[in-house]
Amino acid sequence: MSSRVQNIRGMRDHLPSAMILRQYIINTLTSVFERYGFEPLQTPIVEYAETLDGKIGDDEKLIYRFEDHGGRKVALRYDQTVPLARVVAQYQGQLLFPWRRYAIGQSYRGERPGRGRYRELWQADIDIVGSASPVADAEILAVLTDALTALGFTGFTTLISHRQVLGGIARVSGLDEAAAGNVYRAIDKLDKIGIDGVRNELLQSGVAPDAVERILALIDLQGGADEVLDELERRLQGDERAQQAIANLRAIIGYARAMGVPEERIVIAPRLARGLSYYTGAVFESIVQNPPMGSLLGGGRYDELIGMFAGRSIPTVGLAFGIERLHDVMEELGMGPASRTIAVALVTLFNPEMAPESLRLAQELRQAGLMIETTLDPSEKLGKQLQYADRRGIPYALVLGPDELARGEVVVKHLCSGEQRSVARSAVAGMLASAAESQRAPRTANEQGGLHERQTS
RNA sequence: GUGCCUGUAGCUCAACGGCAGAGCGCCUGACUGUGGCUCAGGAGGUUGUGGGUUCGAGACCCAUCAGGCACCCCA
Repeated sequence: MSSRVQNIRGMRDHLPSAMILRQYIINTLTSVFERYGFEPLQTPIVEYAETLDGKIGDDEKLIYRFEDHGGRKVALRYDQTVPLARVVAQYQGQLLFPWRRYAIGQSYRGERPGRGRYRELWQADIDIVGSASPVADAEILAVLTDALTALGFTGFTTLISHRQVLGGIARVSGLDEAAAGNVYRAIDKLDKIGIDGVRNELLQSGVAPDAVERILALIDLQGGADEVLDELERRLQGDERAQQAIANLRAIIGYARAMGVPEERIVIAPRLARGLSYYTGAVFESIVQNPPMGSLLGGGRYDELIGMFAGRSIPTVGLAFGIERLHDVMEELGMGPASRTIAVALVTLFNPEMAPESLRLAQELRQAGLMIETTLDPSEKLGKQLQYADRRGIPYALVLGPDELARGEVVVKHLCSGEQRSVARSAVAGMLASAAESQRAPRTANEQGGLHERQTS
């Protein structure tokens, strides 16, 4: 047993350079959510185990459970959807429906950690509670499209399906409800293992060969959204629930188009199963091909979950952005803010005599709204101070020596290029403000390579 | 939870069962108002941890912890 200091497996520490990216992600998502009128909600990380039980399906064994000091059985939340359902039930009288809320926080899953999988994971949830309208589903699609675009993603795809399309596929293939679970899991892997892989898995799980071929033909439909829906409608004829689901998807996509969701972002994917058992209607998830990272977000309509707490059915649609995956992908692609530090400039201390004047300069700039760091040791050599600023990635260093003070100027040195100018002290703040602006401009997925590299030559 | 692979300096990695090393990074100086380049010097290790085999273990065996990949599943 090691006594080394160590964080818990599958739970990450985020040092400042990573946190700058995470906060950028969270701030960007928040501003998009609020643009649609979503309101913030925060709930505890710990819930009564009973609240979580029986809501999410097979993955229940992944819930972290323990007893509190009074012997009560409690659990760490597995997602932010079940707590939302609890809140809606508990405060029904105070809430006005439809209610749009967002929640950004961590959940816990006792999985084996791997790429894109952690035991502590942050998610940004949005849900529209109390509306069965396809406009609500469409709005969720519009928000996720805006949000991923605002973060700088340019090549994502949102897969859309419906629980009753999947159910229809199972029913017209002659499968009973018990066998269907295995079938859903197998066909959900289509992108990963290919059509032959799915065929093998279905055959191995005991599905009749002719049923397998019917299923494969349905889940492998290619083409635009309308085209695929037409084909599904034809092939699932006679299954009333599937027909209603297809009509529902047509309505959702129609409204989403009206809200400006681009055609090429949307793919009707009958194979999409999604793990959580509480979904009842449309389901969706967004993926990027490069780098491979599973889904960046996932969600759907769950009209009955809240009813398990509230005693009456309250139709709801929502989704969760996976902050961990957004973070990892954006990190890999060099997306997000170009700057990896907070400070825009280091105010150097020229020598012990000049230090108070430099500290006054720093305060002037802070009061102008700039993020300014100063050297702490007044006797440190100027060279060391510049080296510190450069290594921290602080874009500018300011030098205020006796000569500058006499002229009422400050030397502003740009560390990447090495260029420096002596400028009027009153002009420094304006100069740094515009520099800070461009430093914070985010890079998109397309711009990777080039912009990000520090110019060291 | 299952299987496979990997843990050596801050980082990337060497070292046949036989004296623990290199590159990069770091520190000091050459450089008394300016970082990066160059040169000279220097520091830095309980080889993840615990046990075992052996005259001798970084290497072999067992356990354990951590990381990666594939399952399972998911954000």
